[in-house]
Amino acid sequence: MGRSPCCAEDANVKKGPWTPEEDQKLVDCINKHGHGSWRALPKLAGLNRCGKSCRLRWTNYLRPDIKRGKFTEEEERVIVNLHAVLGNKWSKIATHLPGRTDNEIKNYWNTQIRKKLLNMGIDPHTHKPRTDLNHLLNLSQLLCASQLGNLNLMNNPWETAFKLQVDAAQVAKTQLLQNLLKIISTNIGSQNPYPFEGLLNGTTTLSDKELAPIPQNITNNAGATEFQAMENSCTYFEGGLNNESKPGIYNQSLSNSFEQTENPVLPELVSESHDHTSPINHMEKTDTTTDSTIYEAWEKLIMEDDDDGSCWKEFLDLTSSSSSPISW
DNA sequence: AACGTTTTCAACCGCCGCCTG
DNA sequence: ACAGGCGGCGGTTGAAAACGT
Repeated sequence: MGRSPCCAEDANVKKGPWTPEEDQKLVDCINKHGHGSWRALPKLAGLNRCGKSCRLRWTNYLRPDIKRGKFTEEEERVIVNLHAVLGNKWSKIATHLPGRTDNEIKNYWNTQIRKKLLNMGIDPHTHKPRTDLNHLLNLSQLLCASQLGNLNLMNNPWETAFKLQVDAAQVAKTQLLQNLLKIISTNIGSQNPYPFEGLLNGTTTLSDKELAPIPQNITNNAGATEFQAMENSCTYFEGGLNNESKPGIYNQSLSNSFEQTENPVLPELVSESHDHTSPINHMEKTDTTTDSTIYEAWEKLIMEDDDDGSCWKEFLDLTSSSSSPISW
């Protein structure tokens, strides 16, 4: 159509931050006349602004019903859940959050929630686990697919939407698995016979583009240590995200769950405490690892709340059938 | 205290869809 | 059916504030 911008015809129209005087004029005018026509309003109010600018100022700032201040955890939850269903439809999301504007929600998403989701290893666009670990791409997708079901077969968009809102604990597990696989694959390359060591003792964080090489001279943990680490991971995820799990809904505020992690990509998998009072770090290392112990811990983690656990079991069977120590 | 860097958020830009003549 | 006007929306920008060194 080639329509010209609303203010193009008037180069003298003011732009930039609004002054208190302008605000007052706008409020007075709308209180007096309403805003039947935004295009006509500036002249009526005596403002050297375009109608669009007036509308924006009113809807995003001056409207009397605007709620100011920090977003609550409940609001944050609502935004995440609605975004999983609606995508970047900020105005639609805003209709579910009284007093919040689409602009405010959009800003909050871009500056806060997006980062948190990325930290959790969740793609903010798809709300699915990130699959940018190229060498694990196929497996990750398989796992996601097994959790999500076959979305392509669903015709009902709401059903699809609910499926997309994967239970966060499942997402977290996938991430945990990805992280473990990343370490394994990295250490296969370095011929490290104890690929889980760094993960378990906290020396390896998964934010590293190249995971730090694990010293060969570290003797390995006893089985109890690995299990402790797994339990920590488990508590971390389940306590953080899966309480009273209602399928498809993030139950826990993101601000509580992963904020303190230093990992820009994935959640940390070990206890926050890295001091020497930590039972993990403090435990005497006497035994060489048996991979079966690791798998046992995994089995416990996986079977605890997996309904049928079939996809995990298949994975375990696959990995357990590998010779020991790990050799892929 | 000064400076550089990062984060936040108000405001703008341009496109889209609805409505009207 | 079509063109133009308008409001609304989402993406982006840049100044200000906050933070770190």
